[in-house]
Amino acid sequence: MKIGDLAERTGLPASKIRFYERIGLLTMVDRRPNGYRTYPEQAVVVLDLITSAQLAGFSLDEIRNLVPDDLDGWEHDKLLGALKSKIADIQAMEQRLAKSRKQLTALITEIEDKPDDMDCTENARRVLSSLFMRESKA
Amino acid sequence: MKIGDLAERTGLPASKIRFYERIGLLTMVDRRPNGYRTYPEQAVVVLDLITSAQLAGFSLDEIRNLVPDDLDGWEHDKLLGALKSKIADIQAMEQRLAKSRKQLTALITEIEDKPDDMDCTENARRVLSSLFMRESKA
DNA sequence: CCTAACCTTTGAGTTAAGTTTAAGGTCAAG
DNA sequence: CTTGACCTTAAACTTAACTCAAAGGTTAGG
Repeated sequence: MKIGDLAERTGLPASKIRFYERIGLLTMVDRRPNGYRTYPEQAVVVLDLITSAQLAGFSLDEIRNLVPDDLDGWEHDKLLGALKSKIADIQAMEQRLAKSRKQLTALITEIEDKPDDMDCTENARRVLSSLFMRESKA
Repeated sequence: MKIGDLAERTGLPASKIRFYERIGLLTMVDRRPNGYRTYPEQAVVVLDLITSAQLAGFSLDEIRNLVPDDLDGWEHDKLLGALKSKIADIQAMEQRLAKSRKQLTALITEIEDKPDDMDCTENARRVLSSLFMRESKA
């Protein structure tokens, strides 16, 4: 398979595929006599895996350390550890997001509940002061 | 207040404060005859606001468009719109994370449930194939 | 007066994950 | 044999949000 075909089958631009090779992330590549890259079927699978892992929040660096060159050589414990620690990361992020979302929601309520007879300056002060009471030291 | 004091009171490095000024994010700054920057009390509040907004997922660019120079001139509708759209962003992110977390959890279960008599190669294939059934087109 | 701790500026470097550009080689069709 | 679609490389460029370094001015204390 040439790089254009692989690009089409994975939906990734060829530049990205070459980039992954350059940083040692995709090593399943051979060369034809004319210098063209040629890929095995498995390359589609590996690129999909890389894309999935990225969506799950792994950096390319982390992925490189987890996905071995041959699909058979997984390091069991290292992989499990990485997965678990990534889940912990995700949970931490989820808590941060939930907190931010609640704060923003509260802020919107506060702005919308502004008494009609209060002028903008006064309202700004009111909103800001509550914002800082909630968020300082966040 | 000199920049060192402001740095101490906000917990931000002075380089960051100068950077915020350079990109037009912090305009509440004056100069003493000797060229030193000098800040009003409000600057502490504004920097805290910037930090909070960043934690809530706003980029510095977004923040610059939302936080006006004088704290009184908030553009009501623009601010509300931005807050609501940021909440939508957060919700989208929360869904992505929840999905990733569930996939990773399922993957761990799958790896740990490996029959003891199955060799690593076979297990890798099994795990990978289920991974791709779940994640291709993710 | 000296020294240490501040402050100033400009400009370059950093990281992640790519994209773009320039200059050129290869190949299949007509 | 020419055209156009592909492929190659190296190196520079991109974005965000900073940090760091160099070279120098200012100030408070002893």
